[in-house]
Amino acid sequence: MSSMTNMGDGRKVSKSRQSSSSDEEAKTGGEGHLKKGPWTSIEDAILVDYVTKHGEGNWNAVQRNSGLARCGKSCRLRWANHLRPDLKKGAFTEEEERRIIELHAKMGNKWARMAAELPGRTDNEIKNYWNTRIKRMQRSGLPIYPPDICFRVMHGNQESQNVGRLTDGVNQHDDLSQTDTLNIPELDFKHVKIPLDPSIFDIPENSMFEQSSDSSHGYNMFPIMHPAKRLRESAEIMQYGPVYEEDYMSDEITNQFHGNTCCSSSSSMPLSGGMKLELPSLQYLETQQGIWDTPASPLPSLESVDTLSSGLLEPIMYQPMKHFQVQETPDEAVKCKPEWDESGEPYSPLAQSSASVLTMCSPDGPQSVENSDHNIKHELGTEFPTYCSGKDEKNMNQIHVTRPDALLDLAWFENSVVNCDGESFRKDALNTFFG
DNA sequence: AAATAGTGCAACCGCACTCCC
DNA sequence: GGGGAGTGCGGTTGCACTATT
Repeated sequence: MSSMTNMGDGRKVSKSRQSSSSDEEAKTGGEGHLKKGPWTSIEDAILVDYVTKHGEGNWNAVQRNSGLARCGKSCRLRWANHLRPDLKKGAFTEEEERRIIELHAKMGNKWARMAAELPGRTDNEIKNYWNTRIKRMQRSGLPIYPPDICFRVMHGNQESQNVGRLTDGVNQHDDLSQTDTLNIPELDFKHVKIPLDPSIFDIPENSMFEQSSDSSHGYNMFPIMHPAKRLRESAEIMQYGPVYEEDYMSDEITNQFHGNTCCSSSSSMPLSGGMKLELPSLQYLETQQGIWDTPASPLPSLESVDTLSSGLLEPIMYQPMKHFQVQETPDEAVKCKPEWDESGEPYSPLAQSSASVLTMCSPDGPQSVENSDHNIKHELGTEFPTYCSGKDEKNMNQIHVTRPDALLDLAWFENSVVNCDGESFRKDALNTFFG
């Protein structure tokens, strides 16, 4: 049977490690001498023969019954990734690539689930592709998610919800119970930037607003492309935030908040160091969000913690959207409103959120709404020539009002916007902050 | 031509979950 | 209910190949 051993990865197998493995070594030399490393064609043949006769599963029995000197795990992996007859070979097609991007926007690093959506492709393959792609995009300074993919995710959310329900029903339906049992880390207020006039507590501003030393929580929300260029001042970023902010926030508050929001990227921290490039953005903020949200308000049915750990922005994005909706004019509320299916699960604005995040992460940084849109489209024109169409122009403008930081801003200001003047504003803000 | 850096990918590892006894 | 085996999954590693200097 043809396998990667005989195809793309022949280079590996044919080299030193492979050549050192004699055919005899394909057979076990004893229970305690399980072979590692690249598979030989002999081993492949043995495994294929065994699976053909006995079927998949019970992988440990393969080693016992076939004499193959491989652990069951290794056999399963080899079969699943290379020997399965229904595997597609070769590079991903453009459509598959699009699908992967779309699925990742929906699912995060759920490679197996993604693989289930891509017949003939393996989780490992998809994972490798994604990691490679991330690196490539990072080098190129391009957004990880093309905006139109994000919009497709959003507009196709009905489908995605169905998919999610089919493939991850537990997560989907345990939301509330999990919410109840979420282990909210104890807050360390030393690391919380309070977007208020520090005089309220008579606490020196520089301590109150001191940049968190653990800034990873901040910049992790952005898929860094060029660390040195990635993000500018948070306040600068925020200038492209919701247009409403100027309606509701005093300059002072706005500046403080935008400059210090715990959700935003650090304004001064270098965006360097290792990070996971899978929109990990608000993973940490999932808990911090409790700070900004009114504790008494019921949490929306967040995705499971597992999902959050997957790097998926979605679950934490739609709560701010819910708040966001309140402030909208009816028309806009319709546009931005988190939709709910029959089971009460909100649609996620992830698409916009992702696009927004990525917009802000363009190497040139935000210039203006128009410019950033243009930049994205321009860049995507090279990387995703077919992704952006004129019909998305309108949508793309929405990106900027739904950026995650902006959304969190708005979430935090949910109660504040009602009374945005002076003391009442501050009191409300404090109440919101401290519960 | 040789050395070095960068890239892609197969395979491994550890953890978690499910199933069965 | 508890423990072990089997399995699945995601992250990481190691190395062959390729590009660049």
